[in-house]
Amino acid sequence: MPNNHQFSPLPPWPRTDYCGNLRESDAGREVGLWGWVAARRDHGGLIFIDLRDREGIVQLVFNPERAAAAHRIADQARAEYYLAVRGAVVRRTPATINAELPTGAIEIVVAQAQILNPSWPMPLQLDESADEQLRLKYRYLDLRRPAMQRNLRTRHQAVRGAREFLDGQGFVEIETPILWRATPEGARDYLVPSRVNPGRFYALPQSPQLLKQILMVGGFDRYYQIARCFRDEDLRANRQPEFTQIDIEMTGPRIEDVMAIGQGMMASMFRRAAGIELELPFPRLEYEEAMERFGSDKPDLRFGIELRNFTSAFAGTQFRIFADVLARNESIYGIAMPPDLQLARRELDELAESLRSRYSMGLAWVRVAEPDWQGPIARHLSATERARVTETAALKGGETVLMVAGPAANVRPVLGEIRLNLAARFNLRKADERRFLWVTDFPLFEYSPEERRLVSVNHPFTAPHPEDLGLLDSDPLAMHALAYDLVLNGEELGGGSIRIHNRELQLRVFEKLGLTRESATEKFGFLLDALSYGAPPHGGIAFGVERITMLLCGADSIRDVMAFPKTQKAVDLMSGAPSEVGIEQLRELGIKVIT
RNA sequence: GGGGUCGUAGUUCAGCCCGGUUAGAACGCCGGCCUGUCACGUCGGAAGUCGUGGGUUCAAAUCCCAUCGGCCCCGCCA
Repeated sequence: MPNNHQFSPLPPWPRTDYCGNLRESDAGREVGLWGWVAARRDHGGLIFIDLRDREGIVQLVFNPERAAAAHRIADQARAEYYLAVRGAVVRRTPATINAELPTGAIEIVVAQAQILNPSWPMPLQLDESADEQLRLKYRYLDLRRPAMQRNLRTRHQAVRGAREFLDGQGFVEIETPILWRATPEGARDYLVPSRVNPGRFYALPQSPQLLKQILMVGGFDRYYQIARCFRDEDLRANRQPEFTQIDIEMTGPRIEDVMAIGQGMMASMFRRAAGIELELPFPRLEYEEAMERFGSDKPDLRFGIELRNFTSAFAGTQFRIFADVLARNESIYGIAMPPDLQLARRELDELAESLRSRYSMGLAWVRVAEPDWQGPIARHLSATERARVTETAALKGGETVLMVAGPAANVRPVLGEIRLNLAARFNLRKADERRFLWVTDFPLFEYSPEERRLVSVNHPFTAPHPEDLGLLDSDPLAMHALAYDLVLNGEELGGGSIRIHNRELQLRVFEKLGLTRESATEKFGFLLDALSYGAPPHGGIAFGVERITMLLCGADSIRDVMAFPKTQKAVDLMSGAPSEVGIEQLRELGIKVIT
């Protein structure tokens, strides 16, 4: 490979413009450009090079008769060589205009050129077809792709929109420690050994939750942070072990005040990053209604096919299976698929089989046909029951009604999942539609069969609804939380709550979660103490930057909105992290590897 | 922890079901020709531990087992 370029740390002439910004109005100007060779077309005489930088591509023309030295450089140039060129912006003749390119009406007639750095042959193609393993290994090359450039800049604009809005509302950006302490509850912690305190560990924060509460006690009144969070859990298409939240806390808000900030900020982000004006305020739905109608606490409102509660329709039924269910005081829910969205018999059988194997649940279905209903359970349904089902689901004829029976808490999410699968199957979700939604009034606690105790639905610092305070000892599972999630198209974008600011109440909630006063004081003493010195009422919310950016970019993977993501096994393929470390490093930390 | 899927020249892929030529194509790379292309064209060339290990077989990219890695999902993610 010819490589006669001279290494020089300094550029030979200044860059006056970015390639992608040049337009017809620049014709006649002398410009200096630096960029990568995106394509090279060698005609033996003339050579064309598409030069790419962060703003886009422009065509360079090298004419051996007009600039022989520059032409020799172009002759040597290959894909992804980094070039500096100097030349004139020239209007193309009408026949040679390229309407596909923003810069296609002009080209650069190069007078001088220099190879600032050659490139080894590319280990991957810079397009969507590249294998993701290679993209991650050679991330610095992948990042040159226009799509990645665009995504990360969209992210930048979104965060900028958030900062602008919050600054305008009097919020103060404050950084909190990355080296923090391990806390019980929640996700697995990433631990960092302390050299000066052998045997002790910091934890990386899962979120700055307690720190931001304490900042309210510290008098900052309105805080925000673009905060890196760490959770040592398995990865997914939209989950990485480290991710970024826009973390917000304020003194004395009602739920509505936090929502106003949250949706105002969201509007600012969409305006900045996508030029989209959101319609405010976002609608609200209580948790219970979301579960009842959509089988989900983050419903996708872009399509209907809502759940129906058929429990009372089958009161007194002779149909054995349903009668048994009702005898156990359980429920029967279903969804009615309209005539134009019909599953084949085989698909219904597959769905039934998948429910059986995954949830040990049966699927009953009937086709609402004339003259008679069809399907395995049709003959078990009395005329009264058919009439009630028809009324409950507002049937008009031709529907297929899918029914699942069991405890409502199990049945509704399963139907919610079926609802989503049907939407995917029939392509009911419009990609360009945005349905924001606040979900409120979550339960405060739920029962964890694995741990055989109550756990917080949100987190242990969430304030109970004031009307439910009396239930703390008698019926904690019936309590509601002053918590809220922001949902867009079935995705949770953020969530928050009004916090407990009273030491005694916080202790009583800890106790409900199985933490003794002693152990709560040991693990959360700093919080309890902070609450004991005139802590103001406070509350807040946090938003997932990557999830919002994914929606803004139409990205299917969180890795496409992060500069240096990790694989599903939490490995950075570029650097090889996590790596083994030397024995001396471990000894200094008092750590012995036992695996 | 579990289920699914993919892994073949530098790259993107075909071949694998149904075992049997020298494992093909395109892009890229190297060399030649070409003064208006824009994924330029054209002629020629080099380039492969078929992810790895084991097994079955006269014979394995192809069948079987194990293992490693990428991706998707369940569990997990207050």
